[in-house]
Amino acid sequence: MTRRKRKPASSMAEVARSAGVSLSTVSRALSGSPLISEATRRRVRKAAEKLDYQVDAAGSSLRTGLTRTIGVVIPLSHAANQSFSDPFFLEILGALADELSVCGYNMLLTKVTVDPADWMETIARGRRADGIIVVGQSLHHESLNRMAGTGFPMVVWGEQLAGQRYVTVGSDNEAGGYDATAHLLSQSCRRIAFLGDVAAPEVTARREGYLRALRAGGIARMPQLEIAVRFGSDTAYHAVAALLDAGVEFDGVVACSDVFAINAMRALAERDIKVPAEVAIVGFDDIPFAAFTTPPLTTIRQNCKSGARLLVDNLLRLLRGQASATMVIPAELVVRSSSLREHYRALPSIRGPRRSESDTRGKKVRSA
Amino acid sequence: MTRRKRKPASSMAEVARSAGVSLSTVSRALSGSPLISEATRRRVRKAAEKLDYQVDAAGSSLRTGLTRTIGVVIPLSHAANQSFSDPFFLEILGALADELSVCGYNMLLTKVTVDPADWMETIARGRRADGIIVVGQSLHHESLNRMAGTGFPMVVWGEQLAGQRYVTVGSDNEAGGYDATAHLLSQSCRRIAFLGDVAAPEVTARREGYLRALRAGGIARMPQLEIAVRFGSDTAYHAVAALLDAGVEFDGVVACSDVFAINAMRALAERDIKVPAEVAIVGFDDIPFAAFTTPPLTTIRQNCKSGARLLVDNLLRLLRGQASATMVIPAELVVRSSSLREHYRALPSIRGPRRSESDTRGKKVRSA
DNA sequence: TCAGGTGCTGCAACCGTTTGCAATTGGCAT
DNA sequence: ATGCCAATTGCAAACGGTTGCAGCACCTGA
Repeated sequence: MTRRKRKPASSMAEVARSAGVSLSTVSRALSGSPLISEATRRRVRKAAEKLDYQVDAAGSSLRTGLTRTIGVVIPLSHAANQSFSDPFFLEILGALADELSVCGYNMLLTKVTVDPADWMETIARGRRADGIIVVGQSLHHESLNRMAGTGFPMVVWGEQLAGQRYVTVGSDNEAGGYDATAHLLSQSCRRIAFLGDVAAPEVTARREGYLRALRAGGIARMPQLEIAVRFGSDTAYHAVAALLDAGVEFDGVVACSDVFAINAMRALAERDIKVPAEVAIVGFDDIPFAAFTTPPLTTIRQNCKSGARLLVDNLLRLLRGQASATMVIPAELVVRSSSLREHYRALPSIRGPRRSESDTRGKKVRSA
Repeated sequence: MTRRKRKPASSMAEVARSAGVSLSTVSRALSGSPLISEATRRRVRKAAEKLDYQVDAAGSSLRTGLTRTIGVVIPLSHAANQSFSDPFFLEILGALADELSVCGYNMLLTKVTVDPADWMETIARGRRADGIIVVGQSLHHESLNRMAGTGFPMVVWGEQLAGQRYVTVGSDNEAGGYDATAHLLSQSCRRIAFLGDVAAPEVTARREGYLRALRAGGIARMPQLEIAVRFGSDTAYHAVAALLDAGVEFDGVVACSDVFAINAMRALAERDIKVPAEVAIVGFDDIPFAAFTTPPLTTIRQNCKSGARLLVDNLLRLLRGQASATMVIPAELVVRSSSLREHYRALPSIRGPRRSESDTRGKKVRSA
């Protein structure tokens, strides 16, 4: 045993030695380079497997400048970790996790309460991820725009905004708001409340749709029925309770999230106000639980699965230097019992028939 | 301009030049080494800031062998992404995210459907993370044990098991199961169903508690009331429905997750069986929604916040080479309306009084 | 004036991969 | 036998920080 060769530091060297080839050959063989003959590649693969070898992320990253990791940011408006508790986040997160892992990427998750730009700077400049997906613009449109200026690959789940310099993927919130409202109008609701804080762009769009539907129905806007409710807190409950206690009348509610809708139903139930007989309700998101409330919740379904796919597709396209484009996903009205007033109108003083289970499964009314 | 100096490749070099010091000084200044004088450190900091400099993760990682990243794995039993949809995951995930970010760590999130060991091997050998937190043993106890043998820092959220070679942090599931059952017994339930698949260790422990309480109450075990229900699916609904349709009698339910409990309540409601009058129910987890079901759900609260803190503490301790220890967190019975039968027993044929809002806030009965 | 500290700073050798380029091999036509 | 080409393989230089060790300046006490 000569002294000239020093103990191989890297474990890739061990693989090389074990396979009787050079470092470069191992690297190429494992990364699937066409320069390597099949026989050699097999030999290297076997050796690597035998030694439980995995390419070191840091070394590879350093050399290639790529991390095979995508940063996912969940910006929370103000209400600290509250907003994180909306089940809708979990759904989109799960969908993103699936999609990224299919594409061979890791997911670096962060929730940020303050300005997400700081964190993104860190990720970007520190080269911790190859790109970033932001889940929800929240109140940070300006920051995002600035961030986009740096050229770091970034895609945002949210509403399309005038003058945005970043790519978004999101539901058709305006149409969703319209459909929800139009549906309530068709159930002969005439005083429809709107729950959601328009500081969030998604909510603004939903209210646009709500207002358009009102106009189409020839109904005047009633500002006292448009209530700013923050995501994540249970302010929706208190807002509706306050409305009721103040004696403000309304016969329908468009809620900007199923969580709001459920809170509203609670406030109503506590006052023995019947849903949908006296107040009809439509939520937003179609969280898994929506089908199981009493009564089952009519809602606007957001398609997380395809949302996640489009987000990832767009981001990977950016990574490859290809063009990517803002996309709007149709949102779909799912009619359950919480909004169906026909029976109740006919016999206002009598409880409607018990809805059968099939109601909980929902009905696709719009799929554009 | 001489040719001798080549353009500095690394951006740390730019900072060095701008601050008029050497690379090493910049590195030390930024990493807070005590070798650097305050004056120099300030100068370097300023230069770094001016240039928007962030230390490159790959370079640093390569040299130090540390990533400042923790892998978080969510193993899903079988039902693919279903299980991910349990709100409880979201809570513990959020708590972990907070805790890790406080400690200056990034979080690499993955959900795995098959054997988590493969993924962990990749993370560990590829040095993508300094340690791993596994959320829920699910059915992978053996894999985890094997993984623990490699010495890679790992901590698991779950039940303490005989012969485990890894550190766990988890709720006192046995006590939780006991408290839930004892509570129902105190409400004079005598035929109490148990919903949960004992393939998961947490569930096994809860059933132990359930059985112990039955014994303590002098009640014989009724196997036909112990039903294997998988996390995440809505099999709880179908299981309870099947039970009812088969005419099996029961007057109480201990559900191993609030989601199960809610599904059970749905099956009961559809058959006009009153909760808690005819069947009293206790859930597990205390997800945010539990307070808002109709009736509000009595449940065993798991303390995510301190769970997350302990998980992270233990893992960081392992990283520092210090000892860490398996810990059990007390779980706490939160009594709401779904289990309170006193009034109903007194007047079995009359609907009980409407519960006031204060009920939804819950009551801490046990806090060990 | 000088030896011996002390307190900062810089040099240069790594860390584990990737990859441009050169070198080697074997095959084939001349 | 020789030259040439294609197919593989190996050499060595990055990639961007970190850190042991040496060096330098300055100060103190003798």
